[in-house]
Amino acid sequence: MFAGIAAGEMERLLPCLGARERSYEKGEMIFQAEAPSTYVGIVLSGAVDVVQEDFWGNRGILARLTPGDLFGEAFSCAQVEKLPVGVTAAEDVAILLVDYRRIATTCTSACGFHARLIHNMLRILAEKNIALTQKIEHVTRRTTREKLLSYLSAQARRARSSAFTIPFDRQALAEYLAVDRSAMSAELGRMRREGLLSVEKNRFTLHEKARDF
Amino acid sequence: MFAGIAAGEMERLLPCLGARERSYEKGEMIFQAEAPSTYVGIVLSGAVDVVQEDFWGNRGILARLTPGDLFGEAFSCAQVEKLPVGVTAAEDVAILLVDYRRIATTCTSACGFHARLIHNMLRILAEKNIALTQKIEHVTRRTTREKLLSYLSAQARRARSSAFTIPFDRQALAEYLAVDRSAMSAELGRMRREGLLSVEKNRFTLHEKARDF
DNA sequence: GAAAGGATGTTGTTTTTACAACAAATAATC
DNA sequence: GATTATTTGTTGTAAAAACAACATCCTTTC
Repeated sequence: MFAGIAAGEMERLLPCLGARERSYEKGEMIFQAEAPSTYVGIVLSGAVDVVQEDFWGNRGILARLTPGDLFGEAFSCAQVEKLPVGVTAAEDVAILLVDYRRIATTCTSACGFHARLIHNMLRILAEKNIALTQKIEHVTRRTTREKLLSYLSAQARRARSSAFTIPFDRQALAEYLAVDRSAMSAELGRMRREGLLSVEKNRFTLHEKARDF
Repeated sequence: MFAGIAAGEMERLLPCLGARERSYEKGEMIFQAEAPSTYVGIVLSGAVDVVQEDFWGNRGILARLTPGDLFGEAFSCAQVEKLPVGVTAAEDVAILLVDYRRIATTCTSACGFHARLIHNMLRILAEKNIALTQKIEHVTRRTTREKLLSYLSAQARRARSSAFTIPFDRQALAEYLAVDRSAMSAELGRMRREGLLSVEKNRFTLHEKARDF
């Protein structure tokens, strides 16, 4: 978010933004669901959970955020009046809070960083957008095999190579694709046996196959 | 995207942005996958398909866009060098193309709309972000029932009421939740019989239930 | 290098889903 | 208002996934 801004310049920028560093103890509420918020939060240390309750009051954790992660930025940029989610401290945590309105409105003083911040924000949102869209492409496939092929195809494209390593272990990949780990493991085994791919730890190689000609 | 800008002002704005209106015949390629693009496209009439090929060359349609829809904005904002998708004309179509760089860089002339455009873009990306995140929450549930409950809960929250109408017919809802229509229909029937909810066409009412006390 | 812990692969069972074919209800068209 | 589509609900069957329990491999730790 502060990409392209020198560390020395942060001293001037942060007060201009009205940025506040705050600490919360494990279990404390940071953003209350249904409350309004115009803030962007940045996790400095510790971890926070984004939580939501369904209609029947069952609490669910949507995400666990760790240092460097942002939260609230989409709701602030979209000017959502009431937060549909809450944010709580999963552990003792330090947060940097910035009022989005201070980012969006160019300040009167000579602080010239707002344009930069806004472009960083655009980029962050756009990249998240792309990542979310990709995940949806994978996750909406009906079978585990299709999900795997969709994901692995995307990775091969990214790597511009049929051989590539993935940043997940099996458990994390299964969670990402929203499937059962052991079932996924079994499916990978079948695909390997069918000659579709080969696997070695986190390194995958997709094999060309004679198709319907 | 042009929200907050009067129709009369568009005449000055569009040339300043270097906006070009173009027509394509059905089947024509608008954006080529793997090619670079800094453009944002807006569908004026007709329809376009966002398409992608997997590693084995199977072509898939990621989305069909209709008048008013934007495409390419995320890749432009994120400054992606090579498009991972292609865009083709699903029918004869008219498109407005705007170079994102002309939006992002405040122009030298007295045209004062860039700030407005950028904030509109931020909002568009943020709203899309929220919508995508919500969809992922629903779609990553393991069973059809959980997907339905997640989606219906979110709708009830939106409506701030346990009774609400949804903007989908059954087929569209099934596609959105990535499940089989008839299986979903059956599941809705079971849930209705269990007293979880009542349905009348597109109007749903969720029922409070005594839970585990 | 032995022991412990974690990650990964395997298998069998139960549950759930997709699929297909059809019935019923609703909407559209003439 | 009768006929034709379209949408929605139902049922049975085959396929797939989740789940659970365990074996194997790999890494870490002492």
